[in-house]
Amino acid sequence: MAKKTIIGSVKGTRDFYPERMAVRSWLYRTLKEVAEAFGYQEYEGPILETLDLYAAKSGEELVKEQAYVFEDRGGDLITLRPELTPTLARMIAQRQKQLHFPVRWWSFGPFWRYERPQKGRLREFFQWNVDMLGVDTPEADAEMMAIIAHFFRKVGLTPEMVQIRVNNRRLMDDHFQRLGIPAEARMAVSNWVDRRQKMSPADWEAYGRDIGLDAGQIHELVALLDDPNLWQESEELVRFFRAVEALGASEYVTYDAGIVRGLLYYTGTVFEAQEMAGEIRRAVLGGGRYDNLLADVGGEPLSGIGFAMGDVVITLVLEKYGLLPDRLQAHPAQVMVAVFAEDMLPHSLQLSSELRAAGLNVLMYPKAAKLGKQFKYANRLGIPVVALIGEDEAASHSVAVKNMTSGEQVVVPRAQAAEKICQFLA
RNA sequence: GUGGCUGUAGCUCAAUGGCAGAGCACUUGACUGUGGAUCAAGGGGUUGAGGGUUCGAGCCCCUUCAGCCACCCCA
Repeated sequence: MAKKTIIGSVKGTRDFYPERMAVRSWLYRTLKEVAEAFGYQEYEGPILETLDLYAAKSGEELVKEQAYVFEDRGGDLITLRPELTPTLARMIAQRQKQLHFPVRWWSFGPFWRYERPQKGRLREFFQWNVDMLGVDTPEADAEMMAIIAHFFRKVGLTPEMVQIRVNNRRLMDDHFQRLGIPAEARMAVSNWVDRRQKMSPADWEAYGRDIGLDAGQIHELVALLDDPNLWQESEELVRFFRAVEALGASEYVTYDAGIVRGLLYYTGTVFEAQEMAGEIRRAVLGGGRYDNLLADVGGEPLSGIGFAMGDVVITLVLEKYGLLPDRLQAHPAQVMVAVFAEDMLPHSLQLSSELRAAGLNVLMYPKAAKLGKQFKYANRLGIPVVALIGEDEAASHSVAVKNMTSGEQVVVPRAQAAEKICQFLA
């Protein structure tokens, strides 16, 4: 170990070295293309928000135990944003009178939650958010499926690898009411539904009785959860699936009465995407319809639908299937100008400038050194062409240009150097 | 917040309680105008940190920190 201890990074954060940054940038470019293909505009909010913004609606667990909360110098409680939707709601509410609805916006930025890091979960992560506000039709909900399907296809994820599971909270609430489950117990029941796959049947039933369900209610709820055609009772879901079909996204979407989602503010459609082999147990993305959020942050009532996808899990899934593109690590420099000797430095500086003026990405070796060392440097960095002005070239006003891929080297008049380099790059 | 596993060279990893090593990487040279291949030499370590047991600790014990994994929960 080094004698000096390097100061560590904050737990659960990542250092994006160039090779990792290349992956993040690729993901960003891909998301941008997908969102823009559907006419969505990019936006961003502040990283810091007041605790109040989340206190009402995001859910107790999220705010009390998972949010980064601290007091600023003025004594206000500040939160590192754990999600974007409340910020979006505020931004919309502030300009509600001047925006043209429906609004279609997307974003990709950092979020924090204070948890123990593990596979697929960190304390700082990036999230793609896509939302449409001002329409409350099932067809709008279906557009989210189309966006997600478009993204999956673009990165090579097939319906055999990932599926979006969809449910509707109104449908579930109607049944909860029919079964005599009081409104205040529905949150507990939703949590219970959510845990079904994670517990043994016996434990799960016992847990159900603990939250006040009787045997008859449990029996009926199990029948509901196992009914793949339950969606047909819901006019909303029937229209939703019809639209999903028309949008060509059906193969990625399935109905699942067990999907409830943890966030309090969802009121209608809810969904999450999962990796089908089950090796990556976390949701790839999740979202739903929120009818009351705008009013809750002080705006006029306005319905919205949206989803969020974290970079950590999607990267794991893409890695698993070998779908992260190669060649992401290509060095930006197309040509390196070597420095023959101390007194040749002006030639190298001028040549670099000339080549840049010709539109090339040029990296100059910053000082005179043994040529072997300089060529080795270019080779290690993967720079495809090296240009050099030695004494002979200086005398004849020419440039030696070497193709590092083929090994071919030619001497050309200085005015033709850029052209020759472009030939090598082609 | 609870539990398990792992910390040795830049990286991947060895080393019955008995001289801290290998491969790759790096530097230099063979090759005084040229990378990759080969050969040779070289630099690099408070074995995560602190304490304890022992004639002797990388190894055993305690504490602590970090990373990973699972639980909890999931935006």
